[in-house]
Amino acid sequence: MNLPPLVQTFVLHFGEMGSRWGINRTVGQIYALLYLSKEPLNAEDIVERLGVSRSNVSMGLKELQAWNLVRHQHKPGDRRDYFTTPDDIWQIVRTLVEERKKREIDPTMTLLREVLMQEPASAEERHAQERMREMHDLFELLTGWYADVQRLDTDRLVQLLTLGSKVQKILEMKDRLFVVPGSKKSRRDDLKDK
Amino acid sequence: MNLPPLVQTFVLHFGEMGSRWGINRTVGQIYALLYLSKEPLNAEDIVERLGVSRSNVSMGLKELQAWNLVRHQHKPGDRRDYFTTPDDIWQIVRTLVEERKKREIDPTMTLLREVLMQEPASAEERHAQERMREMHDLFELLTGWYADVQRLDTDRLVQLLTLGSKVQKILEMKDRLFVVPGSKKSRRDDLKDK
DNA sequence: CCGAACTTTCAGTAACTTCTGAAATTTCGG
DNA sequence: CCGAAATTTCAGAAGTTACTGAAAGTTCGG
Repeated sequence: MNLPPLVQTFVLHFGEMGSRWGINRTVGQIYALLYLSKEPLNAEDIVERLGVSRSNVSMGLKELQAWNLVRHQHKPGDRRDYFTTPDDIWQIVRTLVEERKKREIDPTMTLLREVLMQEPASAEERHAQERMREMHDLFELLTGWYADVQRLDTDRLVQLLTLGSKVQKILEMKDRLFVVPGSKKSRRDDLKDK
Repeated sequence: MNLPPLVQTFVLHFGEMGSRWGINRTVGQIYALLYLSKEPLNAEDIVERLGVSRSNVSMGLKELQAWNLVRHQHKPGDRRDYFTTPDDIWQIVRTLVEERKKREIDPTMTLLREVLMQEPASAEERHAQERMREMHDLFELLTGWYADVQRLDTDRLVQLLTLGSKVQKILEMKDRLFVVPGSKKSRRDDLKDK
């Protein structure tokens, strides 16, 4: 491995972190390297800096492309492929969340919906279904929230995150100031239901 | 494997999902089984239902305990250990987020802080440090938000998530209605700075 | 449309993880 | 404080994933 010390520390750390993630060490290292690099790198650059085989880099880049985590670039008069990460780190976050949702949440939601359609054949199955419904509803709430904030531009998103739970204060204020009579199911309606 | 069909489907799915996560198949299956089960289960119950070895279950439970994902229980007049997941799914979410933060974010933050203290020895290192600073600031923002909402009780958290980006509307309203003159750094101050 | 430059694929092997049965250890009722 | 019940540890077998070098495939300037 042939890297400046600061870069190497980070690259090694990300390699190890990768393993906690279902991403392998080399893929983690390639990504870290690209993330830190000012200039786009080609496969051979990566081979030299990380000291792994050419084919390993090829596989790793393929995987990163499957995750939409790297951009392809072409330099004029150079046939090699160059790779970068987006300059905007928020773009990276968005992609990561999107892809993880696609691979982990969506298939689970599909399965939950299927299983929730079936008739439980025993008390045990009935209880299991109830638990699955809780998970289903949880995921629905979370993905709904995600779909919502995902559309915000970065400034507003940062603003929202910076506020954190202080939003709560504003909510309470709103609750006290306005009662929206036509709303489908307000908290006040909840109380009436009991 | 000796389970009602609905339960089996879910357990198998979670086993596979586990692998995408750095958690192994058996651990995923044990967790899924405990999650769905009304009654606490002991190790031998799990062995029978999943059809894996006793020692494998012992290891798996140990790992789940390290993640704080299962509760130990004792039945009077029975020396065996019984295990459950919390009834409240939000408690499970909180634990998961907490533990992942502890294992993935915190060590990375430590490393980033260390590396950001050092003097860059080249233009390359200077740029790399800048990128690391971006990541550091991003993580700081996210963990700050997390620390904030994590303190909310479940009802309020659900309320907040249900609102999603509609909060934005309220924010804009607030911005228009109130100008807080003594605030450290409002958006209006930002504009003046330029 | 040749051939050099570059990339991808792939079979085999190395490295690592998971899983098991057996043995060691702990726990606790009697 | 013995011994049966329960749990944990552990060494090695089985299974899986990562990695390599060699070969096949692709691209494109001349």
